[in-house]
Amino acid sequence: MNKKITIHWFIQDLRLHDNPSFYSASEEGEVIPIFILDNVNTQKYQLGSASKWWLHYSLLSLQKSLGGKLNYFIGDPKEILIKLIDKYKVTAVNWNRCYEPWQIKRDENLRKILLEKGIEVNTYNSSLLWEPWDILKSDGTPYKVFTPFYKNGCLVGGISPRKSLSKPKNLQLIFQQSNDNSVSILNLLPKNNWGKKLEKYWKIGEKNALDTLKSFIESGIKNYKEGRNFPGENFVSTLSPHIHFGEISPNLIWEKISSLHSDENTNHFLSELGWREFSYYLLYHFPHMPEKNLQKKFDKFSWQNNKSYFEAWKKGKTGYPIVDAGMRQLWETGYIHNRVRMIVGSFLVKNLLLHWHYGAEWFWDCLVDADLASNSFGWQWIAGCGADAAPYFRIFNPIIQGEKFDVDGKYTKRYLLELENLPNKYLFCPWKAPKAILDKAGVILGVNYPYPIVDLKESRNLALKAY
DNA sequence: TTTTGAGTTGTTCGA
DNA sequence: GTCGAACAACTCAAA
Repeated sequence: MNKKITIHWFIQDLRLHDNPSFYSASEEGEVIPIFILDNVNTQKYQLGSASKWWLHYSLLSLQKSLGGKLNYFIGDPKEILIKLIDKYKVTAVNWNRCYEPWQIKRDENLRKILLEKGIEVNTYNSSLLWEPWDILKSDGTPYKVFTPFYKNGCLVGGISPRKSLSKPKNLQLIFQQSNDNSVSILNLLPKNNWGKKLEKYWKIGEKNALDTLKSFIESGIKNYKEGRNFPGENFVSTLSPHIHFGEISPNLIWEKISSLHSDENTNHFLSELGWREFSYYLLYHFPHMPEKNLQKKFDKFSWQNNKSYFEAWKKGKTGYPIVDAGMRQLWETGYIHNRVRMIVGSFLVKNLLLHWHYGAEWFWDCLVDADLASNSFGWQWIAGCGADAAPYFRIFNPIIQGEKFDVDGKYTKRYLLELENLPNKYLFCPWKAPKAILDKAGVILGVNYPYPIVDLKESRNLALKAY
């Protein structure tokens, strides 16, 4: 009998453990492990700068776990796969499915072509706990509200999430020797020094993803439900970029958290994984979610689209410290704490009256965890035009939010050094501080920290009226 | 088919 | 200072 040669195509599953496609390929014989940077089918969803940076290091880490035998390609997967199949007499092509609409389309087409060539095609689910097509209401249509989706659809009605797998035991890997077989051909690192800065904040790759989960279980989860609201503290998992690139699977996380003593903290964290599922679920059933308002009546909304407001927002120079701290955290670290994402999002949409697309695009470029499903869902939610969105009158007040969730000012002062010496009483509204206090703190409004670019009350009423 | 209750994360105002 | 109502009306899910 001829031995079996399988291509395992790594896409957003950059790990060896709990990798159903890689596991089964390895069980059956020799494997050609490949990564393809697809710059042909992506259309407008080319990776953002922060994502590319992360991907570069994640690939290096994966390459190391594979003993240096990861094969790199750039171009159209169809052509690359066909060349490889012919060259190595490949029997089967395996991959773990991705759920972005453009990937679904590409992969359906690819599967057809490979099957016609007589090649075995095996695809697996390695990134979702529940398949979007399995969870439906009794009338056969998709859910649009989170709670019934999660409770009735997933927890009660759904199939239990797949159990995680170990690393495959015997690896027989085929590596294509050539000069340009290195991650550098993908050209992922930014030309400027922006990437350098990010290095301080992240440890990338499969092992670090597992370590991050471990330390979250040891500390953050114990006060997750309350603590997750405080951006200055470490109660959130920061697993999102690891999950996005598949350095760790939601299944393993689900399994580990479920095995802990069940309480309000573990349940709340599991429901956050449920929210991630819900974003993918909606993206699957409503593939235009990244572009179009899920509620059509918002199409008529009169956005202001003032470019100078957008510039100020991006740079963290709106004059509202909690907003600015968030935007500078994004620039500095490639990440924003979830509570602050809502604050800066609400501010962009409901105080600056900018279209949520602006915010989504900036996040897409800057976030190391940029994810089409979560990002478009999140922005639609905060804008109020999503399936199960915030009511129009839910407009975050950046002063109150700061006072409430950054009580000691630790978070805000970490990113706004110019306000370091301002007493907490005025930290979230420096323009209200008496001159003597500003002087003493070395804050000169309009010089080293901006005046507020919009009036809260006024812009809030403007938004309410527009809604 | 009709009815009923609910819908992640908020703020403001006035008693 | 605290508390409840109002901020609108609609859509969704399930009985």
